[in-house]
Amino acid sequence: MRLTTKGRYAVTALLDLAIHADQGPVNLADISRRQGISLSYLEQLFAKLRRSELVCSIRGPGGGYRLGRKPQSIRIAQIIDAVNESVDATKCQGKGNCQQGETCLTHHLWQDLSEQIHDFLGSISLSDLIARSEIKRIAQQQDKRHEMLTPPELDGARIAATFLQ
Amino acid sequence: MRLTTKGRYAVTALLDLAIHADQGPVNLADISRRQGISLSYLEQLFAKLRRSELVCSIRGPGGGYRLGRKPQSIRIAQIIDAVNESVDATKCQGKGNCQQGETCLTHHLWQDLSEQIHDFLGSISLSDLIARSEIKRIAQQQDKRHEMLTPPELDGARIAATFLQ
DNA sequence: CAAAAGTTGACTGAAACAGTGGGGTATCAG
DNA sequence: CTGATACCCCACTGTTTCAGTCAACTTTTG
Ligand code: FES
Ligand code: FES
Repeated sequence: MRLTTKGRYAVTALLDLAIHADQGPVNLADISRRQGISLSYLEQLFAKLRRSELVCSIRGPGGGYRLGRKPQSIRIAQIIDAVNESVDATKCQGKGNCQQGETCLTHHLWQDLSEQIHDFLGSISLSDLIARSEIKRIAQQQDKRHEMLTPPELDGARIAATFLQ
Repeated sequence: MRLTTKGRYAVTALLDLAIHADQGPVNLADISRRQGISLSYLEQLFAKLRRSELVCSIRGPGGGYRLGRKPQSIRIAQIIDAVNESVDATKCQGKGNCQQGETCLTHHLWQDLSEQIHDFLGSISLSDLIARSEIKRIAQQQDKRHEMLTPPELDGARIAATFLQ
């Protein structure tokens, strides 16, 4: 089992996407700025998310990504499965044969743990996360800090400042 | 968060140790044979387990390792903590500052998950595992397969066969 | 058409994992 | 005393994954 930045980034990005869904398609450059994730790395992750049909893409100017389904039916476990190999904690991938074809002493323990984690992450949907008050607050601060590039007229100096940090 | 062979091996080895505790100190070579874990690798793991006082060692011929405490009070979470860095699932190690000092969108989710895993692994002790019927059965088969080198008189040819597989 | 966006693939440095090897040192049986 | 047995310690290595970069596409809109 492994849970690293990869899975965390994927969930963060999808949550950002869900929060800004009402403003039309969201492009990766915005997510990259707001969440501090490398743009190229995001592209890799979204390629996998698209293959799992968790998001769909709209190409061309004004395009971006949209959620593939309703936020209520997107579970955290599915997001992690899409980018990571799985949250399985056993060595044998549940086959029970990691010791020369025999079941090892601790197989059942890891199987129970896997089930526990999967149930937990499977019980939480994107909309559950959006509903949490702390998350709303954090998202607003992030929007404010990056000054909403879409609604007002774009200001060249300000964009340059954003890119050059 | 990561849960790999390292933590699994540590739990497996300690469980083997607990099962064979009634026959005096258990040496690593026996654990290595029974559980199919590299001897040198086991030594590294036991160095850490000893530092955490989960086991104590007896040197010299007839020596080996013994549990540092009663099996009831050794929790799986402690074993994994001893060899692995931790089962924390957050990026910030619980500090809430992984985005340039600010709390990231998904911090609370990972914190909840960490707590969930820690509670689960912290609620299970070595003696809980020993009590499970499947584990008793598997341990008996392992003992049988490796022919109990201690009780009967040692047979040169048989030992050679074991070493040469 | 040109610019904005997504799409794809190859590539990289760093870290961790899983394991090997070789030299120790304490202890006990004979 | 001596040598075998076991733990102890440290340096090293091949492989994999992560996290990220770079460059060259294609599609779509204004
Ligand atoms: S983890 Fe499944 S048999 Fe060992
Ligand atoms: S995981 Fe704690 S702040 Fe991001």
